[in-house]
Amino acid sequence: MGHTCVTATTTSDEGAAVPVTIRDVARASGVHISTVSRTFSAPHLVNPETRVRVLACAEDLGYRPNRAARALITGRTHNIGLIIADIANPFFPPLIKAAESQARHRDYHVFVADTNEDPTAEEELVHALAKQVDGVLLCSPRMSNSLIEQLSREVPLVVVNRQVTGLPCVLMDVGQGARSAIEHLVGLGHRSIALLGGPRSSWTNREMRRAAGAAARAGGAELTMLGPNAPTEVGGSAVAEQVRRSDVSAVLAYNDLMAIGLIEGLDALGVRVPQEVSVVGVDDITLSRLTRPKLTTVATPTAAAGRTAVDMLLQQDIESPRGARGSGAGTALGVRRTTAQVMLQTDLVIRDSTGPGPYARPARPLAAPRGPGPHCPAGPGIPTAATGDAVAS
Amino acid sequence: MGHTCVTATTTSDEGAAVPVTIRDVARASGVHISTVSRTFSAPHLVNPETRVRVLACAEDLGYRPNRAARALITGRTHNIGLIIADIANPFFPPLIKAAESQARHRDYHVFVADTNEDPTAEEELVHALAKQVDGVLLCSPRMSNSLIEQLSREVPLVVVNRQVTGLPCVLMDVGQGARSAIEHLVGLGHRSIALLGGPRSSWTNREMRRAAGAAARAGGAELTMLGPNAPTEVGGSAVAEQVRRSDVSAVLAYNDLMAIGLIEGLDALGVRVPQEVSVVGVDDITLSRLTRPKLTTVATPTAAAGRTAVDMLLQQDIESPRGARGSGAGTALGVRRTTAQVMLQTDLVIRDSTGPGPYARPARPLAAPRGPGPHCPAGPGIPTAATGDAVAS
DNA sequence: TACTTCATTGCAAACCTTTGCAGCACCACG
DNA sequence: CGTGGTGCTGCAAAGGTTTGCAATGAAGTA
Repeated sequence: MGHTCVTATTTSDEGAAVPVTIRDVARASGVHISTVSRTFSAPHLVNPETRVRVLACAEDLGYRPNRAARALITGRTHNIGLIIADIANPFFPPLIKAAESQARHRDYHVFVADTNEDPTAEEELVHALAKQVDGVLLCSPRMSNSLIEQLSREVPLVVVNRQVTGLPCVLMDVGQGARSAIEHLVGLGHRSIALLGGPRSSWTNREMRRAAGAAARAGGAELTMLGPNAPTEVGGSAVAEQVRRSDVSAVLAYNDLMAIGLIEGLDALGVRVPQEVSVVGVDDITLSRLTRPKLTTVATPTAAAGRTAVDMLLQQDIESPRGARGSGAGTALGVRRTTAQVMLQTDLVIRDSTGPGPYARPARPLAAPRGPGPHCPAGPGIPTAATGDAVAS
Repeated sequence: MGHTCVTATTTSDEGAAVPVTIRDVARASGVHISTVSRTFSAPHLVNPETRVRVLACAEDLGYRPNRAARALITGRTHNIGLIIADIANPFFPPLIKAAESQARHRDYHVFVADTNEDPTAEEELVHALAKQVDGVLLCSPRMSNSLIEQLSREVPLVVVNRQVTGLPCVLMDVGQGARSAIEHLVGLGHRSIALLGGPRSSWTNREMRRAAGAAARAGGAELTMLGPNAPTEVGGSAVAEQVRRSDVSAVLAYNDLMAIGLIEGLDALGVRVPQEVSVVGVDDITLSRLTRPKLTTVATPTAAAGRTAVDMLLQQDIESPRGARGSGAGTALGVRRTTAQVMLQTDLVIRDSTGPGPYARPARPLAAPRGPGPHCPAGPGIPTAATGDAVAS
């Protein structure tokens, strides 16, 4: 595999891992194991003096409760699963980071799994993880809604970037975003605009089409549909030629990667952005600030989505102690769970890839306005720290 | 939090999760639970007829072995932990993706945790994860070597991007990369070169300084040390002014983010890249192909590092069954583990951010050579699919 | 004083699986 | 027929923890 082995020694490891259990602590502090257990899981039930003694011993011995054993009996693992279509896709890392952070604040650990965009892998992963987690975040899933519903009976689910009735969902308001983008372009004097679509099965994609269409009609502009294409740089550059031949003066792309690819492609054809064609992306991935021209884009609150999704999952979990105790009564009778669907705001971030169109009024002559522009209706321009979608459902 | 709640319904969930255990399968197939267990964990010990019957029942009931319970007795969790300095740093996602993929191929699940660059968090995380995993990958750790050694007695560790004697390490040959870069620049006619350093405590940083210094001496060029700076875009643009005032005609940056930041900064000062100053990065993050000019950079095999690290961890694990059975004998006597240190090759990828320097021979007049150039000694230019470091140790 | 209440602690079952050991049936061999 | 082996299966302990119940003792109440 093209690597060089520098060193290879064989040593006997001396400090073997000595797993210290609740029993050791009990012995050391002269109480029964149940008292030790209670010291950690129900401190108010043990005498303060005993408690400090036990805690001291535990500290001394470096005791840490064994979560697996605890899970076995409580039915709660204090783990959650994150199922991601493609970790390398720049849209997801900020989401993962935020979700993991939020989970850990609440004393949960996070499994992360990459499906490589494969719906079968998604299903398999949910099954495999089910027993090991208290819930799963499905991020931009590729499988069918009905399968998702079915799986949700096996383990609590929260879905990100997909609307599934009856299940808690976290959605980003790309409809609003698309509307803002179109209004921004119309305001700049563009009357013939193209929408470069992403994956057909994507909820985001459908929302964008709907909203962009309506906004174009309202603004008296014509909207051409391009694609659907792969939500990647390549998928963007692929339509450059088509855009050049057409009479559109502005393009709204499904995501930033496609927008950047398109700009590259246009550049190769000698078409200048934004002078000849304006381009708007969606996601505001880090990248979009570093390309030239800097990309005008609809920022999606990815980090907030991760946090919110974890919150929803945990809140749902708290109510229903999974993994029924043997005690029989009271377990499956009328468990109620609150399923909310949350829509997060998006924000248009105006940078350098959009400029005046053929019908621009001569009032503001050349330079595109900087910062959250007048066409951003989502509040007084609260800049979301978000990043990029890409392939999202 | 700036979100709108669209729907919120309360439903009673009907298909409550019915955890099916080994006992259910046993009952259904008319055998003892131990036979069911063996059907899964030691198939050769059970009668083929029984086996198919059991498997059929298991399939029917949707049985999945409970890994937590299994872990409790075998001492092997079939989980590994990935401790990452910053998931959002573009260097890491490809590494995570590769590691997760490799792990899952071997039937391991992966915990991912983000330390936010905090050494204390790293330590805490190792402790917290220790009981739940069979081993931990420490990626570009921030803590001291001695602490790492100490922690390695609690749980098997593999370290990425850091050299710790006695522990398995996966390193990238940035020394070789820096040498190639300097040789490339010297070959282009640069005689005064700057090295823009990253974090002082970084192993990568030290290696680069050492190798770049030697290569410059050998090539008759002068090497100026800049930094150390934060390994980010900002850290790069911060030295633009300094570079402009100096007489260096080329800069090798600690990583791509810094290189891109520097190019931005120079551009703002009216200094053109590569016409007036050449810039080389390290990592080959996706981004570096999309900026303009496209970045010449030393590609680090991030994905390979992830795979290799997982392999090393698992190989090490196989030998030593952690979590000693009560049986007493034979557990801690002379367990041997092989600790190898692997160095992965890097490749210089020549793009558009480097060009002829003041001492260029008129032979090849203007255009920088494309593709893996003649100065890349690392084999016949196998292009590594790698990406970006950033902040890496 | 007798009875209740309360705080604290111990006991033991339970969670789900693995695994050493023993039992059984069967066959072959002597 | 006896002996040994082999192939398969059952039994029960073990792993670390939680938790309902009971036991203890002390304090409070009538």
